[in-house]
Amino acid sequence: MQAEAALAWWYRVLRSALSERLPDLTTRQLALLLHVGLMRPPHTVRGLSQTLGFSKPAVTRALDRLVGLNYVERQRDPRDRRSVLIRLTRAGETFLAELGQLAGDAAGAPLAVA
Amino acid sequence: MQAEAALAWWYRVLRSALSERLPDLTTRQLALLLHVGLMRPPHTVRGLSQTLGFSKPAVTRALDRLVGLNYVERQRDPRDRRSVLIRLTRAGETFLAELGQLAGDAAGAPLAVA
DNA sequence: CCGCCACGATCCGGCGCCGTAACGAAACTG
DNA sequence: CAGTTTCGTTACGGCGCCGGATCGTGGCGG
Repeated sequence: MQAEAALAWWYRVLRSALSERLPDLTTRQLALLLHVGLMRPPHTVRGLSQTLGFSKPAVTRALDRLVGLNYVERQRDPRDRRSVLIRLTRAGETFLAELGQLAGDAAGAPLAVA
Repeated sequence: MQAEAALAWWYRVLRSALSERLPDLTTRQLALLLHVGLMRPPHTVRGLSQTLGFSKPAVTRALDRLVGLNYVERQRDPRDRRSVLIRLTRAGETFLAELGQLAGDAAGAPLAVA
């Protein structure tokens, strides 16, 4: 994809996200949710912290938010009860599907020059 | 573009943006910068506020940030000295070009399954 | 058993963004 | 010319996120 087309796409996605009344997630929250949704499990707080490159408290707080939205759930690892496994919920899948739809649509739409 | 491919693309872009040590802009700041960079001038505070759908003070603050980064500059409108015209600087163009490069690259890259 | 380490959550002070309201300056209106 | 409207900015109180330090819990080794 060309750089300018990519920017235009990004612009349209942001505009959609801002207007669509989707719960507005921070960059980190969204990255976290996408990671959990797209990457193969298992996902732990520590792993997410290392992979995504932000602190454990930040991960915990982002999870608090996503759990509050019911997009994600925590589950104690039965193997090692110190760890917490993070999984996408049905509602989380639905949300990501909507987001994907929105993003996919933005790819085709023309860039309405104001 | 397929919904899932779009999500994967988005994920990669966010990961790049988080790691690349680009100055981290909020969603609104980025949307504002992209708007100024991609849409035809003139751009005023009022117009940006209406088009992007957030309050004038929020626009002023986002501009403060972008001006501080030297991506954008303010200029009094000689026609109507109440208005302020917003323009992209050279540095802003450069930044957007880098961002576009990063985003364009993310389109082709495979989704490295952790 | 007991000390040590790993894990995730919580506490803390700080900072940045938020929207409403109020402001000065400039332009319009009669 | 006052009076009103339209600019953008600033003042204000509130809220959410930040990372470092600390905590309780659970696993592990001697």
